[in-house]
Amino acid sequence: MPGRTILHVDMDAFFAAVEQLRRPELRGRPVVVGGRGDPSERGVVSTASYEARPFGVHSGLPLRTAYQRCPQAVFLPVDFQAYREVSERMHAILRDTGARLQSLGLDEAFLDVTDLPEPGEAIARAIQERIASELLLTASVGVGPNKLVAKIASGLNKPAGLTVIPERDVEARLAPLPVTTLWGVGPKTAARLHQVFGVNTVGDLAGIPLERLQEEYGPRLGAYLHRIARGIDESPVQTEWEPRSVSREHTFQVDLRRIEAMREAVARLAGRVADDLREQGYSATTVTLKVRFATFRTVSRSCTLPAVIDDRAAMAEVAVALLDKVVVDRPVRLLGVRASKLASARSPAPAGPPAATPAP
DNA sequence: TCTGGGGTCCTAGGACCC
DNA sequence: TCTGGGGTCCTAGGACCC
Ligand SMILES: [Mg+2]
Repeated sequence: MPGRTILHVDMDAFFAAVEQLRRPELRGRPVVVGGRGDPSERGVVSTASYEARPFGVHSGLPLRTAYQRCPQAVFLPVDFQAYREVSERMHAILRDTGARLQSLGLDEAFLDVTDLPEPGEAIARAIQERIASELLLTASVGVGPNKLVAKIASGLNKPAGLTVIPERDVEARLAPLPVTTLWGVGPKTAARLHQVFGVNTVGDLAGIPLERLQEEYGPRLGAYLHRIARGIDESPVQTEWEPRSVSREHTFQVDLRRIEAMREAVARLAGRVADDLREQGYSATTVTLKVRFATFRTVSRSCTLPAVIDDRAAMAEVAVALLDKVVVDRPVRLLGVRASKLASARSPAPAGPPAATPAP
């Protein structure tokens, strides 16, 4: 795949920005979107507006902590319906470019603009101008030779930034960044890289031989780390995506202690999973139950059925049976139900067993 | 005052197969 | 019959992403 040009478009503080757009009195004030909008409840911050961030409020922070750090902020519930509508208008602007598009959640997308006549930077600027004038919102855009670099670039100058990293600059631009900047390197991997190799930056990581990384992380992750440290990413911008699983989970405001209450909750979640499955045109053969105890230890039990299911009663029966396999001797804070091994109603052939390998 | 909800992919061991 | 090598499927857990 030689000489691609990829854009990564990322809306700035998206949920909070949409709220400030539709409620002008919130503009210029710290806004925290998360959970049900009540900072005394269990929940985390989905998005903090830029006015809230200097107080140390950011995505993933418990709402109660956010309230302590910034009690003057306006706390709002997540309103996916509203964000989805704006998201669709943003995607329409991106599709207008004629580029192949891969969306990543509601507010991010990759575009492969390799075959368009305009340079990537000009396309990026035009997208930002349309988002500003038509949506009254700002987006940051990164331009690079692949998705990995484009995504890193979009994060370098936020908000409303435009960052271009041409192929020849990739090594120098990535080298000083912390390894957690890389897609797929989170806190655990970063801590291990630091402990084992003394690695902190992408440049440090690029200095570790492939063999050493594979010894430590296995053949796949080792090779992956070796590649991304060099800004190498061949993955295509992929428009279509078949879902692998459908799930529903819920954290209770007060931990559950009665087994009968847990069974009722599991049946309810299973019913919603079945509804979602049918609505999306799928059925499933594997059901997984997730139980998180008050201690935060999480266990799961799953079972693969002899035939597909997509109805509420069957899903509930299987999920409740899985709950009865878990030793529930402590309070439970979360229950979840997931359906996987999906078969599409439209293209009924599920991924069957591949052709038998020839005998040795 | 702890730690959401929707997902994806990987690992690892045992069962089973060629 | 044994050993080895390559698969797949299943389950449980974990890391990571937005
Ligand atoms: Mg964003």
